[in-house]
Amino acid sequence: MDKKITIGKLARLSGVNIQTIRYYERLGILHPVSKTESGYRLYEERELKRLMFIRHAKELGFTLKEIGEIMELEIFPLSACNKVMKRAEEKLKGVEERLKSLKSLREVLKELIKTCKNRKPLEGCPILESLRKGGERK
Amino acid sequence: MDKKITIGKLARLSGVNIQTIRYYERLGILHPVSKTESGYRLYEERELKRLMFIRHAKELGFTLKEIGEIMELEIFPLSACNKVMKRAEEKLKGVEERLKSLKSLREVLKELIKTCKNRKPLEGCPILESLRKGGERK
DNA sequence: ATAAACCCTATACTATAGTATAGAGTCAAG
DNA sequence: CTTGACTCTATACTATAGTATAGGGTTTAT
Repeated sequence: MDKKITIGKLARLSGVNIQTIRYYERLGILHPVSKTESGYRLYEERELKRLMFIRHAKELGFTLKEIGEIMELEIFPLSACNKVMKRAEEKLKGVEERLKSLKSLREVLKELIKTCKNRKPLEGCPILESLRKGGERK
Repeated sequence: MDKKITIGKLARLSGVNIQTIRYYERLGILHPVSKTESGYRLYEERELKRLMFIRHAKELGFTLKEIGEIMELEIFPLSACNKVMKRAEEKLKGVEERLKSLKSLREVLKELIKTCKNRKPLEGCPILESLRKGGERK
């Protein structure tokens, strides 16, 4: 049950580009379990999971650097949780902020589009006008 | 009232780095009105406004390339509005999508943190566990 | 008249997240 | 035993949005 697979298979199974897998290795966040005599990288189930972990965490908005740091924490399971939780809390804060500014951005855009639709034929574009003035929103 | 200012003054007035202003010029989105005999860039009020336009549109999530395209449309005021509005609508759609995924991300993070706080001392970190499984959310 | 402050161009470097290519070696099937 | 698929390393390139530096020339104030 410790079936070893080559990088191409890992790429196909994960849907991640071969170069990207090697790039992750360069970054130090995904290593092959072993290599053949001829230097071929060999992976196991564990690496596939790790790779999915990386993609998943990326989806959650973590950078590859952060993901690497989180996965390092895994090595010390008892002390890790608090650190990971702290990181998740920071991330949450960042997410809430981005949410807020995206919401206000949405309102601005909606407003602009609405104004735009109501404009009289010979008036200038209200979106451009608004951008020209700009910078009043928080 | 057509007071010409140098790049340093423009930088100070706008809060934008001198190199960045020159970079914008390289990208073709902000040009000086003229140059002195010695080659110093000279700007007027209009360029300060244009620069503010750029920063403002960037805040709204437009890329510099998009901003350049939008500002090009300015030259043809009558045909521009519809194009700009289309762009704004596309932007809005993207924003709504980002909002949705950020919201679900927020929920995941909140859940993770909550579970983490309730964990029993010798259990593994639930955040790590969850990331390990990963990928179930839409 | 000279020093400080300012400006110029050109080039290189940063970060993030990859993708692409060249040139060579390896493995499996017919 | 050769061909095609696969892999290797190393390097270069992509995009986005800048920042930094070298080596000059210019302007301004004392």
